[in-house]
Amino acid sequence: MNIADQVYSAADSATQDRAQTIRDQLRDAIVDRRLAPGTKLSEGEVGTLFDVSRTVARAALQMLSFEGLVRTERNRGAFVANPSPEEARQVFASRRLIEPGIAIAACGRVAAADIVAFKAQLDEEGRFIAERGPHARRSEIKASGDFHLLLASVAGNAILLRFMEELVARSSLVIALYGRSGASACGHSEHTGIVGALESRDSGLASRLMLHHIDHIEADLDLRVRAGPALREALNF
Amino acid sequence: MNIADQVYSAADSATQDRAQTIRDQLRDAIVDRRLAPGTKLSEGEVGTLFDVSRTVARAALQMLSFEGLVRTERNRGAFVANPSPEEARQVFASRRLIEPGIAIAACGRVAAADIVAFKAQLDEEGRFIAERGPHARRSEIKASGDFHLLLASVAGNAILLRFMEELVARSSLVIALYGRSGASACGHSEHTGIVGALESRDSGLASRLMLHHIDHIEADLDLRVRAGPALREALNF
DNA sequence: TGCACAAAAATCGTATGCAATCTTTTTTGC
DNA sequence: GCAAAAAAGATTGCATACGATTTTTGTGCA
Repeated sequence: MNIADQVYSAADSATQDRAQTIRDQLRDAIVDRRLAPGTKLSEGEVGTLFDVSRTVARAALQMLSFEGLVRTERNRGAFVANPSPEEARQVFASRRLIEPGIAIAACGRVAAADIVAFKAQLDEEGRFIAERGPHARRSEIKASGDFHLLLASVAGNAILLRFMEELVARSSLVIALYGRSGASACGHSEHTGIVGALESRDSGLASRLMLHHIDHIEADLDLRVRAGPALREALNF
Repeated sequence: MNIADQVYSAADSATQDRAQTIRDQLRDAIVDRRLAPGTKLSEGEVGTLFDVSRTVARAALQMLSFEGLVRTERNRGAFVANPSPEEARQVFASRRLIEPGIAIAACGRVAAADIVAFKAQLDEEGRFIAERGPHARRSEIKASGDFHLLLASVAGNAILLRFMEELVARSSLVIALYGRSGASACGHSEHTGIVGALESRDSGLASRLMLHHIDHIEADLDLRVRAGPALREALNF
């Protein structure tokens, strides 16, 4: 499913699989917005749901906590993260810093097979944009994130890829929370432009396009603090 | 102790403390080279050493595994990471990408109190350089890392600070493994220069100095594959 | 002596139990 | 009737137990 999984698989298929699997499923659910921010993820519930003991469920939740997708409070439990506007800004500031460099690195390493993968990815995005409904919208956000992960995997730096995995996941949460949902179609054409720059190995152009792309995504957010979510959070919802 | 701890404390003092504490102690030991790369960290041993059950020890090891300081193999256990030359290159490539940006961000936010903290940090570094012996050398590597973490905390982005924590820790491992140990004194003068740029809020200069600084650190490494370590690793030492 | 195979020890993966903590409900006093 | 206290319930933190897997040790045979 996830682009990054393919790259990682060789490295950590040897680690304990069950918690990993649960983490991946929960992450997908969070990123897809099937689990709303603030939702309680009790160890027991997760355990029974995936048919494992609390020990394994707990390990999965701990992993998600490291990635910033879940917030854990001592003696209270784990909750789907509810990023504040400030956190959202930090996520995008991080991406602005990292992704143009990733685009440059990818230009230097992109192969013909990668271009094919990018084209397939673009087609996938196009499919969901054409469709309507909340499910298509979710898939669209996910596909858009996968594009950035594909780029990071082409760049060939496993550490940066992991950072990007986290940033993309958190971005999806932020977009789901604060997105005005207007300019998502825009993103697709910008992705196309970046692939074009990659194809012609114009690293300067790729870098610039990426920076603008991130700016556009962030510009589509409405990061003004709203009373609604704050109240909801205060009421422990 | 750690600069970053102060920044973090507000955020994650609520999480389970015991595993966190053990993780910090183990991380310090790894970064200080008191635990050599490849050393086995058995759950039971760590547990008895810190007087906790295997459950807690395991959680601490899992955290270190996420940070890349420990490598875990299923049904075999956890080992202090033994970064390959390729991993070392990726660590420094990541730093080259991130840290100049952090320097720029720090320039825009640095306050008078921060400058005081930087000066104190520089003094600390100077002390260890003057001293001799392996202990002073370890402290020197650690102090040098703390400088970069202080800069990241001034930059005011919690996500980037966490990334830098990981990169600095892994860098320390890499330097301990591959460092030619010639140019460490150099680093100090470069740090001084960066603080100067910060003081005059010259973000362009700070960024350039940082980039050169990282290049110099990496240039001091001998990343040629050696038979020695490979053999040692093969022998599971 | 050297090698193959089996038994033993050590270690990990996971489930479960108990105490501590937090939340909710009930009870009690005003 | 309402507020505060107390008890009940739920959930987490941690320790421990047991089966599974790996590593080591020991023994028999060539």
